[in-house]
Amino acid sequence: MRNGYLYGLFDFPMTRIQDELITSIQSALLNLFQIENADVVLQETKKEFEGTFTFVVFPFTKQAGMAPPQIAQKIGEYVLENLHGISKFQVVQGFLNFSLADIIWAEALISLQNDPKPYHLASKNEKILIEYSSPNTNKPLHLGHLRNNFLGFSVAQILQAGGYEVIKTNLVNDRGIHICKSMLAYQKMGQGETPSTSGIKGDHLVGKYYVAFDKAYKAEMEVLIAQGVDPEKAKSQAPIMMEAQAMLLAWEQGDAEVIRLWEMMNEWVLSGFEKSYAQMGVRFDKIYRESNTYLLGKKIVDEGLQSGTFFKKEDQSVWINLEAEGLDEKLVLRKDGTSVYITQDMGTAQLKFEDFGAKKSVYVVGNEQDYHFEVLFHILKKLQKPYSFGNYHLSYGMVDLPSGKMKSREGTVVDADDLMAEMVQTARERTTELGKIEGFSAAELDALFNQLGLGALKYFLLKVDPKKRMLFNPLESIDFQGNTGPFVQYTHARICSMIRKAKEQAIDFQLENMNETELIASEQELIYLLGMYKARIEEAAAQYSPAVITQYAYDVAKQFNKLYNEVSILNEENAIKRNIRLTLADLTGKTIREAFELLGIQSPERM
RNA sequence: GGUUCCGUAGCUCAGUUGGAUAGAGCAACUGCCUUCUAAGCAGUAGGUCUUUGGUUCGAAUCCAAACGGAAUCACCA
Repeated sequence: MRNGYLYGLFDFPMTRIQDELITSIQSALLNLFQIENADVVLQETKKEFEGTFTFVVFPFTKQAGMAPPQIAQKIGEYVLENLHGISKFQVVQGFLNFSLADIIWAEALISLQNDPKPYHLASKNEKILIEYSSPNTNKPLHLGHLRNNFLGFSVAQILQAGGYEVIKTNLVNDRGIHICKSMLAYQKMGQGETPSTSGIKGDHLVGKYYVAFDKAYKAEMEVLIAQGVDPEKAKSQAPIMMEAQAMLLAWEQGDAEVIRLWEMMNEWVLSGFEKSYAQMGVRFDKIYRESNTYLLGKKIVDEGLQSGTFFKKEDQSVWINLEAEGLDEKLVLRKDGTSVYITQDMGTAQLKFEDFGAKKSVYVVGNEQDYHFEVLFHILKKLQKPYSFGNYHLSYGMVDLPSGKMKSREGTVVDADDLMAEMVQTARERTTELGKIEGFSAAELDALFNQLGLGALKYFLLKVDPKKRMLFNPLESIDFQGNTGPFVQYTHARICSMIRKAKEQAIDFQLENMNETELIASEQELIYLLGMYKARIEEAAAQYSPAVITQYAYDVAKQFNKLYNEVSILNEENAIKRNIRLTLADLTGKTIREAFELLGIQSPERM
């Protein structure tokens, strides 16, 4: 049960009444029961009871020396008499429920409408850098990457709305042994095919050879094992693996032919990724490439060696001892002098700081790398880097299939491009079936199907708490009804339609003389929710969680639809009531649009 | 085996400093389109919150143990 504390809006009437209510209850406890400095916390009143704020009196029974309902009754009477904004109270066991006076609701609505900066928190005057996506250039993107990209983009949007200056970065892992694997397989089996000769999107073409390498590698291992070689040794002794390692060394030494192959294949992959990113709707301020940062990483290793933070073993490999931190020894440079994953991360961290000077840095990377980031952050601290204290690993859960984890090498993945295309196609079918698309041009229809399909997909992936692993069943299509993106989009379109009609009828829905107007519960609840917007942004930013926003957007849409079905809005005969409702509808539509903006989801005006 | 995380309705998920009869959506069933978009609304049914102990006026929530699952402990990234 949340405590229901609204904030964010300066002088928001509901925030004020909430504070006043707390003070009044404290005063009641003092005057009636001689309880000093009571820690009074209010909660939202549960839906099935009348009221807005609830005070739980159980904790005070001993001190008050009275049964809970009697305490509640006495406090209720005291507050009712002393606080104008409270219109009534009800006691249910030890729960004291307060209802707010109509004037408070009226003031709250007016305040919402007049807020000059309704959808952003005050600037925190702080830069925060967020790294997400971070693909490997040896295979196409899959469903796991979609979660990463949507999450990273959304968290960036949320932090921005939360008052930070946000820099979005992408670290492309474009070098390393895994890249050499697809290069080598292509060299052996590619027969010169290219994206244009094969008609295969570049990233998919390269991915094909990554899978081919793994297949050949496994075959060779089997042969070795059949010859009696120890399976562990077979892993490193398979000829094709040794060739890949040789290729990596050649790459680091600048071998012209290897570099040329690498550049060509990376180009294929990256142009493929660009198309995928465009379809996802994600953007970056700066793209880093591991091939440009690993040397800086090596330099940092040298520095660390000199300062004694790192040490060298007999075989020339370089390590750090993190046993004092509760971890173990960790390799930072191979014996052959080539860099490992964490080497380049040190370089990238340094480069980012030089480029932007942000003290805070968020890494959106799956929870399978928890240990890696723990190590990295410890290393940066031991190196006494100025950017070593604001690091946060946004560790999100894997997307699992019913059969278990997705594995690129084994081909058990849901491809990102395919899935997005399927979602758009499903949107097309659903929308066509419903037949509400008269007057749309072909281009408008395509845009709509994209917005709906991607909206459904993004919402589906973002509504789950990022930290938790989630399940995707390819056999069950993602819903367009219920707690989904299209449901919220639909509510938005419905509101837009109504506002359009109001304008056509030249209705100017100004709020005047509404002070004595009694609002029904559904209207009050909607005002309450709209007043929570900034609090939710703050919460989502603090938790790095778009799920907070999806839940909020759903609550708002749900509440509006409830109101929509209960009363007439545009057709309400009482002009004051009609204007109140149109104002509410208008604010609801804008709030949904803004909230969805934070999720990277577009809100169509018609659908 | 060590470390970390998780176990809530048939399925997918909410449930933030402990509070009322544990909530949504999907799937099932019942109603509601001569009025503002039915991708909607209202309702029925569905639960030993994995189990057992403990703390407390009160536990899905905190503590301990057991059981079940996942990740990680690479000179892969």
